[in-house]
Amino acid sequence: MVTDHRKLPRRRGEALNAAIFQATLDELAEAGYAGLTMERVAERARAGKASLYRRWPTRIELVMDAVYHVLPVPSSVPDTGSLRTDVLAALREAARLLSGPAGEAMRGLLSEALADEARAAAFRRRSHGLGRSLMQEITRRAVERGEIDASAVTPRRLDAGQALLRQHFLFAGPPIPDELIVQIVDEVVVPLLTRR
Amino acid sequence: MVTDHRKLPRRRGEALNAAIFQATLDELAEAGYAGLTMERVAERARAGKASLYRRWPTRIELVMDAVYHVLPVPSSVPDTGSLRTDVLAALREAARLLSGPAGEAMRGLLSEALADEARAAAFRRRSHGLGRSLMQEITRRAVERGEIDASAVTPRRLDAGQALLRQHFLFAGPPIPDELIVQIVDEVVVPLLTRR
Amino acid sequence: MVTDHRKLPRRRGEALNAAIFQATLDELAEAGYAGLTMERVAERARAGKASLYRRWPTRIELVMDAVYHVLPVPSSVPDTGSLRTDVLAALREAARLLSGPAGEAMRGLLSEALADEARAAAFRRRSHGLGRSLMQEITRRAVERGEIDASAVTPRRLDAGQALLRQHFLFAGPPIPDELIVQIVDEVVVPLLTRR
Amino acid sequence: MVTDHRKLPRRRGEALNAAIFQATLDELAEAGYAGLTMERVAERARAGKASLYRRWPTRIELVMDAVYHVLPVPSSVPDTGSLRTDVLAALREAARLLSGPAGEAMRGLLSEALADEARAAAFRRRSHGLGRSLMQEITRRAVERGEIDASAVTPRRLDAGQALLRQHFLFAGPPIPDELIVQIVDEVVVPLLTRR
DNA sequence: CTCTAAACGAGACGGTACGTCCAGTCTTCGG
DNA sequence: CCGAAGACTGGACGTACCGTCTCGTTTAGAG
Repeated sequence: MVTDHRKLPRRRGEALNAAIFQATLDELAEAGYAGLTMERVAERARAGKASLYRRWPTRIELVMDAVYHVLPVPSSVPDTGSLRTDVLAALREAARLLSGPAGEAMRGLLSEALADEARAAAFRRRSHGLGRSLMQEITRRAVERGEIDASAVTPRRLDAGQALLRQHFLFAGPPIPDELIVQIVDEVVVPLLTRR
Repeated sequence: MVTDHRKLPRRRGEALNAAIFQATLDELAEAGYAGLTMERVAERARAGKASLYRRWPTRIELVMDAVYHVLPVPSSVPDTGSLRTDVLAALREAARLLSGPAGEAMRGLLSEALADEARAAAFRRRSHGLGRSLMQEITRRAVERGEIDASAVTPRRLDAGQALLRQHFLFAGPPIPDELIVQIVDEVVVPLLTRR
Repeated sequence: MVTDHRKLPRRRGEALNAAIFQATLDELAEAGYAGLTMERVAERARAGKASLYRRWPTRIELVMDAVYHVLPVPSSVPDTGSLRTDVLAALREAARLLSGPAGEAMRGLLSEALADEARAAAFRRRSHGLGRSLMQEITRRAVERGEIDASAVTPRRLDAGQALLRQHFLFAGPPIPDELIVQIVDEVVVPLLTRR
Repeated sequence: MVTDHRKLPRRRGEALNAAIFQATLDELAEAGYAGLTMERVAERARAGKASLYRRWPTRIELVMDAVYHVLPVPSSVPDTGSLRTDVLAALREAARLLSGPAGEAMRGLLSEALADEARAAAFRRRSHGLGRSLMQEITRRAVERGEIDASAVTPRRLDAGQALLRQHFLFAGPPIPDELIVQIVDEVVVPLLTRR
């Protein structure tokens, strides 16, 4: 960090938020979720601990906000003209996200986010719901194009690709080989949906 | 102090191991993996902390051993005569295991076990490999019976059921509804393998 | 929010001063000097902290002002016609003051007021000088009446009664038994001054 | 306690105690009682905070023990052959003690030690009782020598010298001029006791 | 009576210290 | 003489205050 905040006017509101988010992501990258402490985040952001706790009662909230602040939900659904390439693009984007701070955060949050239902819901909404709605849109288009039959689309089948991708990431860590993604698409996702 | 009024004789070796394992599982159930500390496990087992560290350098090892001690790998592969019921039985057994201490442990270990590769490998072997080899045996028999074609069997397809089951457990927690398992089998696993 | 629903009008100047003094004395009574904080005084007085600091740079000043605002120096010197009863009245009044907020304040200020000489002087002037000048007036009258000899009056002797009273209060706390005051007067103060 | 460096195991506790006491006295000298913190004492002694709190629940206890550890009650009562010189010696010794860490500690403890009666009693025993018993021994000898009359000795008169000395120290701080001590002895203590 | 500058309440800010809990190491002593 | 018990250093926890500051709002007093 370059600037010395003692000389500068005190940061408030969004400016302070941004500094804390950056410090959180830096710590996440250096120490991992398990090694991330409020103390060090505060020190790194040159902020008081109270300023952190005033905004986020636990590191769970802090990390979730920090990750999704710099990595907002990518709203653009790939539209390449065929089911296979759409799914391939979607899973590659998911793999890219997992390889960054969002992945490290997700892994750590799994063991803490389920403590109360409100947190768990927020966690699922951000990490999980994304993939589902993406696949819904992709398959909707494929049905429209006549590529697949609507009856082949079920919730479990929409989740299968994400589940395989995440299982690999969670148990083997990054990076995720592209060959794996291709296999998931060609051996699992496409066959499941194109079955007559 | 002159006399030691402790009722129990000092435990050593396996007797102490067993007490520590039990304390570990109790703490896992009460506080979860994130809330489990060596300190409390030692206190609960009426043991010194050094006795824990001498045996297990980290809580990762301790928890893995404790879980594996009471929940040894079920070596019996279901053999019901049909692919569908075999897979159903296997996933139901996996779901049962996840709903107990092994599930809580797995969730927590995800964020710590990847730190060094030796640990990660041991972790994968116990938690992950299990499902894979089970499915290999089940599909081998189905091929023998002529129920499915050998060419339909690929690593990704063998993993798909486990991945969907675990994704649900990790993000939603226990209990795992049996309806979900049936859907996974009938909409994903069986179609993938019986496709001609 | 658009409207301000506070019932009370904003206080300024003396009205605010008075409210702060009252809050200070209340906190002094509840938490003692050691437990008194600017934060709580401000909250209790429904004032901003800056309003306190604008007037009193430290809690030392605040407490001294608050105490002597409600307990102004009693200017009336007892005049009962005899040395013994004059001194008795003076010490009883001193004991009464010590048993209230002034006593609690004095006890706490001892450990902080000496930091810089200006504060120390102000502190001595208000807490200490009082007794001395009272005794000077009392003995002056006794000399005039021919009750005692002027040569018997020395600074140490004038202080002896106050010193014994305060030593008891500081080390034993309130209340101060009246019997003690009588003993101080009859066994120490009067004998010292009436010695021929 | 006399330690034997050859065989007796120098308990980790006692060596640590000594280091903590020294750090406490250093902090007392540098920052004063009001500026003394458990945090800094621990850091200075290279000890963990828990090691401090395990022994002394509050800084009151810590400071009292530390001061008492290096400044044990001087058991030798001055015996110079005359009341005046005995008292002079006793008050000079008291003044010497007050000018060191014991004085700084006493000043600070006044505002906190009275919180509960057990602490207050311990505080009085150590700081206050000392002077009283010394004076009792001195006057007992003077009575034996026929220098003074036993009927002249009362608790208040025994306390008068200490009270004047302490009042000066508490309100004016160190150093205590020797001239003051001489005045206290010649104008107050001796006249009070030698009165016929 | 209006306008403006000061005073005000509220509370966020960067910090320090609190007293507690736990990690991982090291010492003591009992079996 | 090994190993159980637990004291040790160190560090993070989440909270309370410190003294400073910014933000709007009120209010007194000058024009």
